[in-house]
Amino acid sequence: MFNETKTHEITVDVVILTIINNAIQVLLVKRLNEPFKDKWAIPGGYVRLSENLDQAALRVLKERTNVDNIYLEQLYTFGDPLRHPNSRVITCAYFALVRAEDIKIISSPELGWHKVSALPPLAFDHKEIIQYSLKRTRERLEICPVAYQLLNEKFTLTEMQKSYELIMDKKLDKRNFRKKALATEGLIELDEYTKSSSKRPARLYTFESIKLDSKRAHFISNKKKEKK
Amino acid sequence: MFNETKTHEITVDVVILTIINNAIQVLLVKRLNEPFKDKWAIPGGYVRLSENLDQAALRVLKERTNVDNIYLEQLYTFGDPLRHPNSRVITCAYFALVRAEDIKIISSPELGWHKVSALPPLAFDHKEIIQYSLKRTRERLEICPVAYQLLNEKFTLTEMQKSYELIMDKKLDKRNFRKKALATEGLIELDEYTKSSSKRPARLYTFESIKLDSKRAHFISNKKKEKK
DNA sequence: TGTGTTTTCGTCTCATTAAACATAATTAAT
DNA sequence: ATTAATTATGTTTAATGAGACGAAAACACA
Repeated sequence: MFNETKTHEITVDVVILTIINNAIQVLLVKRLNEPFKDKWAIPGGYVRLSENLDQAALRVLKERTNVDNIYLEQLYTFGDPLRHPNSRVITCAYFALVRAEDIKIISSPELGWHKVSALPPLAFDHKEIIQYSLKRTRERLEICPVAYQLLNEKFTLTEMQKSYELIMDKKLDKRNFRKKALATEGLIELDEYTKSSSKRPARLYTFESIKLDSKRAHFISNKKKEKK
Repeated sequence: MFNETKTHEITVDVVILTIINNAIQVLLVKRLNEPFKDKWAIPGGYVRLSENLDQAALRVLKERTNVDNIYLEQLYTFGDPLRHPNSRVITCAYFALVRAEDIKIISSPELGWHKVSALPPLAFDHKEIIQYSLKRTRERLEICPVAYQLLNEKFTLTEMQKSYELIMDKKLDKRNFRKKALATEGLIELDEYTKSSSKRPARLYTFESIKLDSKRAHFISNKKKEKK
């Protein structure tokens, strides 16, 4: 059934998430070749022999979005023998949280953002990978304020609350949210306000940068120390 | 520096943990060949083309310990180009929690248990992998009672507490621990007691079996529903 | 000046959790 | 019968977190 002397191929695939138009969106590329021609896929690429997995994922991310220094975490390694119809490809999946304002891609028929709530037909097991990345994002958010990675550098508390509501998929009480948000370590209150809206201007906030380690446990343990 | 046309090799390595003599121990094999001849390593093997990663890990586990149906979870994939001195080997690490009483290995100069608190010189990046598996085990234990996977099928509450104390590396209050333990879903009180000790016999408990998914998020989300 | 919209702000209650803590019961051995 | 070792068991307190809840201030615009 399988030729056991064939070699594996190993790729990294990166689920790139952001918030646009009040919806969580994932960056997808359209496949131009078989297999799964004309289906959508998450960006990926082969791991080069000279780079480690994190570097490979960063490279893929940078190739596609021209951003770096963002939240990037190894998600899970998928290795079902049948996940690729022709060859044996094991993929180490990562997920990234990026700011829409940082991305310099031009949406084209072959590359673009798609709402995770309405995914197009996807290649391989990429639907499963995306679902899993959303689950992991929720888990992260329960522990640490990763959501700010999805926000613009300066944001209002209302925007922050919106992103939490999108990720956790539930409404939050405004006053309770603000109370908790303001108590979050790393949140910095700015002396700037939104303008150019016919409403009361909102104060802007930002986050001091946090060192991230793609090995999530390190990240967790760092955040757990965040105690008052 | 690297020949980019060389192919990767992919292995699974399994950190097998148990409790023996009131200490967390890991199963190690002595390497008989270079590289790292005479150093110790965690059991591993190449992923066959016909099996997925979970199956490969289970196979390695079964080859070494002859147990299956135990706690096995994908840990992390390590892919530093220099982790193997000669070739490019990417390893998908798993960790397993097993019961000492289930294991039928004979400790030999080439295979045996080692206290994680006093590891011998290890090959490759295996020390890092073991450390990480301990961290992950602690994270798991904060969420769900995985520790019972390390206990014999029937155990006393004192034994259970000991295993928690070993994993979390701190002393716990006896009464508070028992209170929480008894409230744990899945714990079954037996009508059996320890005997053959010159002390008051202790009641035995067991755990109803839990379906496990090696993709930990599933596991977590299942356990989180465990609410009264 | 008034209307509409959004921001901003604090308190109370309830439930949950963590921690501290002491004594009686059971058994084997002597 | 006494001793030694271990199991077994509840209450109180303090701290924390979640949720509910309404009113005033700031701005744009008409």
